Amino acid sequence: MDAAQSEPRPATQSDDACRTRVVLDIVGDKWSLLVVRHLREGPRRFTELKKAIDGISQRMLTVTLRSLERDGILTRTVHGVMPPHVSYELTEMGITLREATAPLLEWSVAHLARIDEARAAYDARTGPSAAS
Amino acid sequence: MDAAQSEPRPATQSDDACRTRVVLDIVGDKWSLLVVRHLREGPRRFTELKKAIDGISQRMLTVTLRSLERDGILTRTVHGVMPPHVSYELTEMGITLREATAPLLEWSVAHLARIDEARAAYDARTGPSAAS
DNA sequence: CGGAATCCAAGCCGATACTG
DNA sequence: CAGTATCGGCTTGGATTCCG
Repeated sequence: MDAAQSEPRPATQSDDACRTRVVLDIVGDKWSLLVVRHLREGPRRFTELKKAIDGISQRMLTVTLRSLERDGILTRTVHGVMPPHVSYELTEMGITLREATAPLLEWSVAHLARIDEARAAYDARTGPSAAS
Repeated sequence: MDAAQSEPRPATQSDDACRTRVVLDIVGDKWSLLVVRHLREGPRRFTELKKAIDGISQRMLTVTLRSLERDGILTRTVHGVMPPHVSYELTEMGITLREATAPLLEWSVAHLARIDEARAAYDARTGPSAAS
């Protein structure tokens, strides 16, 4: 999908809503924010990230890193070809993204218990057998 | 009804990381935040939401609303059975969730252009034909 | 070590049809 | 009006293999 530059939209609210999905796709991605968080203390190598992020496959780490690099969230630097040595580091924009998501993560920690309660109550209401 | 939860987890760091995914799954969902935003000015009916949220299918609206209801983000109220009249409204928790996501949405609007630039530059670098 | 490529199972989601 | 049920295409992502 490439943007049709020849059509300068009036920029309606629905446009804004659609466009925010670009960012929500990043944030909502299963691994993206985890990678960003693990880079907050500085550059990390591929294998470091792989070991630090529990459960991620090599393929998904590669895909996630490429995507974040393409979006300008982090940089990929090749230090040596033999043996290979690649490090990833947050860009300025990546750092501000992490800051922008901080309130959300705080909210998560603060409300996780209530979500669990709500889920349990809902499942009890709709039928114990319907519990996921 | 008091829940006698007698199993307090040790709550390690990896637990925290895993647990935040519960919320990230909500935020990252294709439609959830859109629904939440459209409820910010008060209760809305099913059909109102369907018309307001462009591109959502009836099925996905139902699924999304059920999920958000189960998580305690919104309430579902049946006002009449014939003809059917159902309204959805944010809970207090839903309102705070919307507030917690506000910084992220502001960040989105502020950085969308730079993301577009980064993507274009990346695609130009890696080969124009490789553009996703 | 860091990735690319292939295969394939699981699930997401839109379209459609049906219901109270 | 506000759903539920079902089918099928498409995407997602893990496992595996190969490569510089």
